Amino acid sequence: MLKFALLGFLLRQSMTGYDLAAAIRSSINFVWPAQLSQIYRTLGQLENDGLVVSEVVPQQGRPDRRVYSATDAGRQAFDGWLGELVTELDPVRTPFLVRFFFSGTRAPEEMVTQLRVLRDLHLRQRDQLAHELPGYIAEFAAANTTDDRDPLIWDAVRRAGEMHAQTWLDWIDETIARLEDAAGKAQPR
Amino acid sequence: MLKFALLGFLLRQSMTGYDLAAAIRSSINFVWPAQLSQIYRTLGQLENDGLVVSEVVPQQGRPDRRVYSATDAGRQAFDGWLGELVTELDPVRTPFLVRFFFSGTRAPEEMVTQLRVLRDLHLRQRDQLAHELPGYIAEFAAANTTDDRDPLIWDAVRRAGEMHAQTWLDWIDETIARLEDAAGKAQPR
DNA sequence: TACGCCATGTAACGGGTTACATGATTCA
DNA sequence: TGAATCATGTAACCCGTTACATGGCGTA
Repeated sequence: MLKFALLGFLLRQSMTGYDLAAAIRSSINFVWPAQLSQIYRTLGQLENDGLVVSEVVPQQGRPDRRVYSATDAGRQAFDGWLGELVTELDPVRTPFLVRFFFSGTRAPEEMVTQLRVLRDLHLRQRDQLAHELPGYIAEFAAANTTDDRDPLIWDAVRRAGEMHAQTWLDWIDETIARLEDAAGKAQPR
Repeated sequence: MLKFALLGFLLRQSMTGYDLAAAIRSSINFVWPAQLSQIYRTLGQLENDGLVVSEVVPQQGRPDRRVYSATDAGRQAFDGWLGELVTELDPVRTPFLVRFFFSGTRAPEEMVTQLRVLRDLHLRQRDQLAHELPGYIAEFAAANTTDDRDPLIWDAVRRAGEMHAQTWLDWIDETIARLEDAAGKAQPR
């Protein structure tokens, strides 16, 4: 997966592994984060497969830059991937919900505390996606001379994140209410 | 992660790897699916670590059953895990959104077609979570003599899935509208 | 003086996925 | 007759995570 993301960025603009990490951070980080170590390794694989080539650009006072560019083969691989119609849902692994599923033996107050902590995190996430990410995206769009439709699409991706964060907030509120309601009925007054 | 889920099931009732696969399918499958091969391997690890023990129960006409039970050490490990307060959001990797992010070069109709296919899948998913899963959960609850709070909790987990599926539907509708709106403005009439 | 940025990687580990292998019973 | 169910596993692979290693420059 990361392979195609890197290819996608490199097709717009040649850059280093370090730059790619920054590009990811200011765009798809919330749907596909990546460590530098993995980026470097994946670039090595792409180069082995002939989908990218690299050129070392000497620098003084700091490490030389290794600038990667996508090849024709890289563009073909990327276009092939983009062209695939997705006909199955990817399983969404949600560790917290597994944990929650087994929490029946825990004190209800403990569960509510946990939910409030998560609420904070999702709230921050939602606000970041709603207020900070648009700025990053605008910068990114300005830096990458882009297609007309890109800003719309990037904003749609951002919206998906925002909406899901909001859904978590709604779910948490609903769930806390149900837990408190059940606790109230168990020991009335 | 699977390790703890297996432990969680085994603490309620001893069973085989095959049974565990069925238990997962009728409960947390949509947040944490697992292949049989992985279940067997993980059970092996758990047994190595002394968190479960197994006993072979001979059968005729079919393979012997290897029934696993959680040990005291298993219960302690599980309780320790359950007791941890989660203070960070797990990154949610969404391959489709990565793909979508890079789709600016694709024909808008192609994107809309893709979104409609996904809409169908999420709709089916939502309906399963809203209508079929409650039945499975009820069966599962009946089979496992349970704590009072379990049904509420299990239903909350189910609700999370349902709400997120609904959010996908909303996002897709919104996104199709925006794409069509943009296409309409690009070539008016 | 200390921290963050720039810039490169390697190595080991963990855990989820896919493929392979076997075989009787039951039900449509 | 053929597909689904019961029931066990092994082996290889892929890829994301974590830890380790290095080091100058600019800024607070």
